[in-house]
Amino acid sequence: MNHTQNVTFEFFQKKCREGNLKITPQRSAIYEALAKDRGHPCADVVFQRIRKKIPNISFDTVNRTLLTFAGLGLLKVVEGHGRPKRFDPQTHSHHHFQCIKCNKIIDFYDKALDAIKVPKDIESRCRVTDKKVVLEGICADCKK
Amino acid sequence: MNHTQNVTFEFFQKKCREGNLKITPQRSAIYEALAKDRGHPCADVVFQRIRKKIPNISFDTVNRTLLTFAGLGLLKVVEGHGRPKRFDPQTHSHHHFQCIKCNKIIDFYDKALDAIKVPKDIESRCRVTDKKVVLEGICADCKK
DNA sequence: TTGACAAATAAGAAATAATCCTATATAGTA
DNA sequence: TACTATATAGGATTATTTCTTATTTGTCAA
Repeated sequence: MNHTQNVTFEFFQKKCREGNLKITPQRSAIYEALAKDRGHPCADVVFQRIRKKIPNISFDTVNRTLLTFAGLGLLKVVEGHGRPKRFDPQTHSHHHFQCIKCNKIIDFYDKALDAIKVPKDIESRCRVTDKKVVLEGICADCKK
Repeated sequence: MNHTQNVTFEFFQKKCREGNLKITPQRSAIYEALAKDRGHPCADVVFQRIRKKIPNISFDTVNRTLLTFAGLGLLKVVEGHGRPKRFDPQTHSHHHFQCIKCNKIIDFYDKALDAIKVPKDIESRCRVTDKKVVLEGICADCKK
């Protein structure tokens, strides 16, 4: 299974058109930087990376753009305990393990877990837009 | 099923002894204030509530104590998107729905979901200390 | 291709959250 | 009651996020 489907420049363009967002060099660079990252970076990490290409870009632009993208469904803000918000270019449903020591987030995919059923009382009262399994614990690196 | 088991003063005392924490009026008040709250408050909400009983308590004490309690397993820091950290006196496994509009967190309980199996590759590499289902969407109030 | 306009950006200021520092106070214990 | 390690208050500091405003830029129509 290809887990990076939809993380493409075409997907970015399509979503921008849908959301009436102008395609600027900053936005392109921000999406590209996030898309190639498997590690759920926070805004500052994305910012530092993009500075190498666009030296005078501002942090605010990066952060605001990431949040705008999240509103569009172009990426996700990752749930979690850590302070800085973390972003994830994967927009299709997947699951997370988060290390309580280093805050690292590990994606995992599992057909059985994708099939979890939303309880009836939640289903009837709320509109559920995403469901996932979140595991917590100590990652391989921190176990050493 | 009683979902508030263990959220008692006795549980608090037991955990404090285990962790070699002195039982101070501040700590007692903080635990009591959180225990009676069904709404996963952030540190500031707990702080405001406790001020009515202990007017000169400091925010730092409340926040530090909540984090200490979390380290002890006396409460949990709730995963989620909202900015301020949120705390939950329920330490036994349960599941969350979070509203993406108002950030409200709704607990729910479901035997089938409690039984979710951790994938083998995660199980073998990491130590998993908690597992839960996290739903996201629009709550009943925000749907109106 | 050019001009006009709405939208986007940079830069710095402000707001919000979390943590640190240190002198003083206190719980637990002999 | 006195001792000692721990905890607290209060203020300062740092980290993170958001806002404001002047300027720039992408897009669209002519």
